[in-house]
Amino acid sequence: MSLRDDILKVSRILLINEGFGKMSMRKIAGEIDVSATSIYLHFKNKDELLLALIETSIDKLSRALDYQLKEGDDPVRKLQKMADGFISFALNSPQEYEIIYMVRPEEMPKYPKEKFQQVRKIYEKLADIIEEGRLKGIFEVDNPLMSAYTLWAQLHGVASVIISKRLDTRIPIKTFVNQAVDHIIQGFISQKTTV
Amino acid sequence: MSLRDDILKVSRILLINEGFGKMSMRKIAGEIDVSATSIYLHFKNKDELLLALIETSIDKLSRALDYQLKEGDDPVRKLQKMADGFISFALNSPQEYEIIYMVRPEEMPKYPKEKFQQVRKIYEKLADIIEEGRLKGIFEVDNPLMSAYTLWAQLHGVASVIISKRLDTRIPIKTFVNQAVDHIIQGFISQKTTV
Amino acid sequence: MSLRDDILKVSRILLINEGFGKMSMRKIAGEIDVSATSIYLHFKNKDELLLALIETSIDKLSRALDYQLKEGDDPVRKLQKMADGFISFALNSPQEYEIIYMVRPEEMPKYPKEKFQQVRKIYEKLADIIEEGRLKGIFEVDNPLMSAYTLWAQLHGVASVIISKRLDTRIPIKTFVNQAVDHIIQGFISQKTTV
Amino acid sequence: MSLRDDILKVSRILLINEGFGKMSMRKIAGEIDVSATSIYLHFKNKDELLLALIETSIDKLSRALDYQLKEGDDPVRKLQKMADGFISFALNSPQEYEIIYMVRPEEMPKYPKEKFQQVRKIYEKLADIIEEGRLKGIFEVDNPLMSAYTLWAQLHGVASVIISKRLDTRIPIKTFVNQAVDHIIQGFISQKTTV
DNA sequence: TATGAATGAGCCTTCATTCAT
DNA sequence: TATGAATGAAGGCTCATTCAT
Repeated sequence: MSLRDDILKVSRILLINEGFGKMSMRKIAGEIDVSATSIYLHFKNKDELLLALIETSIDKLSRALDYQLKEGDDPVRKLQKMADGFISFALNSPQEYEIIYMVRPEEMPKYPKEKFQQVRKIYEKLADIIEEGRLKGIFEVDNPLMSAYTLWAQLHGVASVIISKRLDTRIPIKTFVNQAVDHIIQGFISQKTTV
Repeated sequence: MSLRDDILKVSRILLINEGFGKMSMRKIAGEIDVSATSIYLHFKNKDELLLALIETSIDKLSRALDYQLKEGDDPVRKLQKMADGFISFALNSPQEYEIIYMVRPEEMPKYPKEKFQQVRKIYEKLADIIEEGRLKGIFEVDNPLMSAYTLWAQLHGVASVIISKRLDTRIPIKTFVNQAVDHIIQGFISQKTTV
Repeated sequence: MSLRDDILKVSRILLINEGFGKMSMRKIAGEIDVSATSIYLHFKNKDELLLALIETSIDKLSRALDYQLKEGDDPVRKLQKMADGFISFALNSPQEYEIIYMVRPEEMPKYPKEKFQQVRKIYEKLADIIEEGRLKGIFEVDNPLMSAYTLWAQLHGVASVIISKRLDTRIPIKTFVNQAVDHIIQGFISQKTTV
Repeated sequence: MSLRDDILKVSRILLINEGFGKMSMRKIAGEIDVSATSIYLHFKNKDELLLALIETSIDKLSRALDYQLKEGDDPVRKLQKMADGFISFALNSPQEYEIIYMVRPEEMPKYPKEKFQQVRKIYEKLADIIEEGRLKGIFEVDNPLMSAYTLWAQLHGVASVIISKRLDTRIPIKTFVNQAVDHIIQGFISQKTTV
């Protein structure tokens, strides 16, 4: 593995464990037993390192979701797969997930918007699926984009609660996730369809 | 206003804008045009200041929700009021809201768990309402506590998305919130009831 | 007991336990549950407090030694009593003893020399006794003042070793002191006398 | 000279002149005209710097005393040489000497006991010499180890008095030392031998 | 006699970054 | 590609002291 990858790996862990403020170049360097100066050979400065971390994570999430989609599936199935993929990614790669939502767009005027638009594309893909279902009379929604955001907001809530360990310990995570996702998706399905 | 209140006010803003790591005693002091030392007359150290911030915020949220509940209301109404109160608090006092969910219980072994349990009580209150509705056959749920968490997770997702300004600017916040909350609560209502 | 005395008592302990640098007005005040400001009503500043501590200790030592001397005693007896008194004071009031020798005359140009001369008087009293013995042919010394300093230096060494806890734990303090003091005094006695 | 050595040199002076509490990294740095941060490139922190100072001093003393001992010498000569070496070290390197006896073992739980044991070895070497003389009937002592401590305590007293500048200015240091050391060593020699 | 509020100076330490090698 | 040395800025915190009450 290249030093660059080592740096990314270690800094990802530090970023999540200690926050951006405490993710120090020194600590990163120390962890991989390399001089702090060496990091600057691979990243212009701390901000660029953070950006690289975010990029990597966003790419991973995008790929994970793309992987879920299959042409043949009906909209409900597609939505379920997207939701599952989303939650799975969040729970399996909490670090990557958190990095994506750690820094706010508003705080990053220095960073290229482009990457954040990549995230935005996810919502648009959701919106497309919802629109497809709406046209087929399966989903009962007014505004597909808004619905996409609603869907995603709810999923994000579920993921956050688990990742940040705020879920009551008496509740089994798997059951919780299954029920919540069902719940959330069901909310979009036309009553006429279900009854 | 007392200096103590000034400190709380300013530090709250800094905490949200820059995170705990970058919320510095000096910056706080500078903002109020007071010597940094003066802060220590009101808070033993930075951790205690953070704790005070969290406490204040949690108290506010608790009171805001208590204020919503009326004995006579039916469970659905109660749930709606709770949801509205929750979202309103989050949107009207975004700083307070974020502080509550900024620090994770796991990261705060030094702080009294007591306050975090005050938050937990909110979920339990939700669970009580859901259980009440379940007994009356209005809500169709298996596990009221889990449902309470599901409900809260979804609301939290909605609030987070807005506060962190990730909502597409084309979507009007009010409509988004209304639709989402309706959606979320509707999900709990028994089909037999609605149809 | 007056507040002034409380301050002296507490600061004496702090001074010895933590050194002058860490003997803080705040800690002193805190220990007696008084505002730090109150100390300034009794002592102009930290230096004056230190001076008062030194004065008190020097007075105590002077009095302790004066108390030992009796007119009728022969020079050897007198010397023994002085030595015993000195060591006893050091071991029974290690704090007072250490304070006396903690600050060096050279470092205290701000403080009145007068008090340090009070210490000097002790050596002169020793010298007088030695001179008395020399005239009686009991002590075999050239320069009584130098001998007084030699005597005192040795006693100081013995006291220091014990107070600073550098004595090997296998050695019983009492035996050590007795042997050492005997040794030291014997060194002054004329061989003609002893054989 | 390396920066590390400069730091040690300057900090040694500050340590003696102002005590550990007031020996500040900033002052040290300022004295050598270097940024305070630079010190941390050579010493992990203030404590480690102190430890290095102590180590250096103890090593120097150990070496100075080892250098004095010659196999052929008789016990009295050995003791004289040790005493001379000890006093010489104290007077020629007062800073090093003071550092050794400035910090008490009890106050340094964080530091390796090992170095303090190196000092203890000095006493044991003294005890060996005394035991050797006792077996040869030259020294009249009961407990060699205790006698070693007695001897050392007295020497330490003599050295301290001079270093701390408490010796009456009318007394010439050289004469004082010679007389005192003679005195101290004579105290151990068996009367049968001397008369 | 006593205090609470306030402060400037100073402390140890960590950090991101640069530069010469 | 890698590093050791260096630094200015900043951070949390403690201290002696003053002042108005």
